[in-house]
Amino acid sequence: MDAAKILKKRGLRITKIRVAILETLAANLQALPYSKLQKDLSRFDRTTLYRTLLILRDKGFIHKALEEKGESYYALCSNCTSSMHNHNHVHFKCNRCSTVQCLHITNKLDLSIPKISINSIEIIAKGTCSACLLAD
Amino acid sequence: MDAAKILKKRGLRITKIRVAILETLAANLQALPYSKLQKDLSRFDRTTLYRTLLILRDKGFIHKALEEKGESYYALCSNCTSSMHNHNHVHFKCNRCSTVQCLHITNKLDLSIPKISINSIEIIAKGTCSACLLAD
DNA sequence: ACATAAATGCAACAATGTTGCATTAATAAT
DNA sequence: ATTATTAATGCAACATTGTTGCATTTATGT
Ligand SMILES: [Mn+2]
Ligand SMILES: [Mn+2]
Ligand SMILES: [Zn+2]
Ligand SMILES: [Zn+2]
Repeated sequence: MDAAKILKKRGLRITKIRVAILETLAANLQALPYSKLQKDLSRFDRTTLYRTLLILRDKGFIHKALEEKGESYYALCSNCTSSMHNHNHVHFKCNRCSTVQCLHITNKLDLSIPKISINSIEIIAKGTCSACLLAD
Repeated sequence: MDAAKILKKRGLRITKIRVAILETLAANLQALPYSKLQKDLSRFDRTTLYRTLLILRDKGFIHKALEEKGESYYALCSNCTSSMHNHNHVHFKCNRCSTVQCLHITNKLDLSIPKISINSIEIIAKGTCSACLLAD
């Protein structure tokens, strides 16, 4: 994963923190909680982290997989662009180890409610992850 | 809605803030953001609000309908008890006016993913509410 | 009315969100 | 390669929410 190349290709300046965030997320299979990013990237000012996460989100590089108990979990996007955001896959949180992962299962759920117009549907599954199941 | 009676029936002490929270939530069709509760109930210390929300949640009187952008939305439970919590209905957020509501549609979605064990599924729909649709 | 357990208010601190502004860094132009 | 331009960064500052300990007050059973 060449974060610099990807940034350039999509018209963003290559900066240290952008490369670092993308590489940190790419190095993990799971979505990472903000607090973990904060710790791992503490060499950068936290305001910069904050603003960079906003930009990378806006530009379709990353998305918030889950927000729970005041903790936000971030993951790389697979197919988003600045103009097209598409996160209609399932998010899973393990109740044991608190890891969060994107399950790349297309969310085909289609709700229809009288009088309201639904644009997007988010599905969050909770349970026990494979690692925790093995550790039983 | 007699909050005091309900509290007593379920073995909780009747205190001002408990009654106030339950009545505030009952007076609204929507889930209320924490900030709104905070404002409406500012006659109480915010620590007490914090702890009371925890207790009412734990005892099955209220639930967190949604947590987004650092704002938690609370709503009354319909059928929960201290020992049985059941919030498997759909939550809806209007992208225009930011209101959140519980859609009492039983969530019959049933996901099955190899190697992980799913205990609960949460569905969050976003779009435009009826009020905002009318205001077009 | 009193005893007792529970709830409250207040102080204190941590974490995260958020903005303004001066400085620095990344890229484009020369 | 140097310079100009624009964007990104770091720092200060403040707001909101979460969280705990502890002394005081309140709700309830006797
Ligand atoms: Mn995801
Ligand atoms: Mn609900
Ligand atoms: Zn796990
Ligand atoms: Zn609306």
